[in-house]
Formats: sequence, C-alpha cells, structure tokens
Amino acid sequence: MSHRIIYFGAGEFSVKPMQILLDDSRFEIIAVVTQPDKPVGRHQKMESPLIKSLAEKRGIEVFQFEKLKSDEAYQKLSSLTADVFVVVSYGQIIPQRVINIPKMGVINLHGSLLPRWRGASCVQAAIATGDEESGVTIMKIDALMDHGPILHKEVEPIRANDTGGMLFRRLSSIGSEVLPDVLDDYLKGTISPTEQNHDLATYCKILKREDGKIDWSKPAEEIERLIRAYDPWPGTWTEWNGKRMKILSACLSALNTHKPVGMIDIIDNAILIKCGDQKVLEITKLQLEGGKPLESIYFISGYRG
RNA sequence: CGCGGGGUAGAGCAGUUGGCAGCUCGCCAGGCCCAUAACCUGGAGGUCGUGGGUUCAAGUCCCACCCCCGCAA
Repeated sequence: MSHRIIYFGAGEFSVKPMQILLDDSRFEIIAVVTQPDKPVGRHQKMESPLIKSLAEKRGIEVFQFEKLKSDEAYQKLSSLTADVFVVVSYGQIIPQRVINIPKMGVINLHGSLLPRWRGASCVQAAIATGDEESGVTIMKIDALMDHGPILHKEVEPIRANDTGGMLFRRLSSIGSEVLPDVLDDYLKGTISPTEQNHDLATYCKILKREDGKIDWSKPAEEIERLIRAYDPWPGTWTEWNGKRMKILSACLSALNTHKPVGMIDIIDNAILIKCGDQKVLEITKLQLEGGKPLESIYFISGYRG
C-alpha cells in the first residue's frame, strides 16, 4: 500500500521532485498545496504556480491557501488523512499545528548542506561565498526555519564556473533522485532523524532585484562570484549613463584601466571595470535597459564615446 | 489598458529645427607582408517594424496596429 502524501511546493525547485514522486508507485500524492495565482509579468496577467498545472493534469486536487495559518487551511488538510507532508520550495512558513497534522510529520527537501545556508537563497549564497561544495538535505520540519533534524544529505561540488542556475538544476536533479528512497526508508522506520549542529548554522535572506546592484568597491573576485551566483536570479546590474545595465557574465582580467573604481572603460575590445581591490573585471556579456542580451563585442560595436 | 525604453545594412548603434541614409564590426574583391585575427584601397548590402494621414518633401510630425526589452510581480 502506497504512502499518502500531500505535496507543498511553488517554486521551480519543486517541479522535478513532484514529477518523480508522481511516477513512483510507492507514493500517492493525494493533494497539492501551492501559492495563490498572482498577477505577473509586463501585463499583470494572472499566472499559476508551476506545479498547479502538473497536478491538474493528473487530476490531483490543488489548494492555494492565502494563509496556511488559517482555520480553513487547517481543517482542510486535517480532513485528508495523509501519512506525511512533503515540502519543496513552498515559500510559506508551516505553522506548528499544520506540522502536527500528519502522523509522520513534514519532510522538506532543501538545496544546501544544512545547517549551512538556512533560508531562501541557499544556492546563491553558496556560490557567492565561495563554498567548495553544496548539496541537498532532506529533513524533518520543525517550528523553526530549516532547523529540524536531518534524514539525509547528498554532497555536490561547486565548479569554478558554476552559475546559480547551473547549480540549481544539478541540485534539483540530485534531490529528486534521492528523495523517494529516503522518504520510503523514513516512512518504514529504517532511518531516523539526527539533530542538526546548530552552532554551525548560517543564514541567507530572500533576494530581491535590488540585491543585484553591484558594489564595485568590493574585491573583484567577490563580485565575479556574485555575478555567477545571482545568474539568473536576481541578476546583477549597475548604472551606466543613467540606464540600468545588467551584467550577465564577467571574468577577472589581466588588463588594467586608469578609470576610477566602478567606471566602464573599453580597451582592446574589452569592457573593463576596476574594483575596490584595484583588480579589474572584464564584462563579457551584458544587457542594457530596453535592449537584448549582448556579447561584449556587439556592445562595443555600437559604443560611442 | 500597471510604469518606462526600443524596432534604421548580416550584428551593434547614430541620425540635430522635416531637405541626397551614416558610423563601428562583419562580408566580398584587390593591395601590403615571411605571415596575420594587424594595416591600406575599393565594393556589395536598407521598401528606415506595418498600415494610414499632414507636406513640394517624412527615418524625422500625427493616428492606429504588430513585435522586442527594462522596471514591477
């Protein structure tokens, strides 16, 4: 007999694990909980979370509670008699009384090696900080954010040219591969959770676009990591001629520029910017407000002045 | 109708108060050179997003529409 799951998710990270669980006969997703539809994009059209259509395609009931704290949500979730809740990139805190509903508790798949990088931007934080490895953690949720005891960890090395998007995809795959067996073992009682070492905990915040504004007074290597880490979300940018210029790709350069820190200089077909430690970063791909993404040589083609 | 920028040569851009459509790169041909992605000379390539309107004359002014993008989510 298969385990009855209610699956909580919303972000992109939640898609793949859900597909895997759907195709695994050991589990039955009896309902999906996701965020409400929101007006999105340039024309403010209403858009559904990614997993909503996936659920509807399979004929699975979808709930989009405005507040998980509400009595309505509590009563609905209680009535469904699930064995366990599985939460992946859901975006709302799970209230204690909801955690108490399923007899086997609430299991979370998280994109870092807990207790390192508790919070919403764990993938970006790992790259931006220069960590050598990242990974996924499957844990049992308790009342505090990413604080509960751990069932399983899977390590994934961070590569020298990794972007947030690249690492994100790998972690998503790894998490999806590992989740079913770990979940099954846990539900059968084969593995038991072990407490996190809370002294080692680090935290990362939810990122907004404004966080992608580059502070050129920082060291070049740090900025280079930030550019990779924040690609594609929230992206990095700087002001140029009163316009917003997205920095899509950059690398450390051996060339020098005599312009002040943070000012763009063009030498030998390279776009150079001096950083706070006097080292120079070469921008290799960028996008100007209103324009399409450009390799640096194309930007230089039209550059005047 | 959430706010805003933009569609001009293959690419990226300029085009002033309407008055012969330009720049950098690329492409083609020739030259220089031991040689070259470097340099020199010449050349091809545009119904200026689409449809109307104003005017002797519209890339430029007016109206409508299509498409791309930044903010915001």
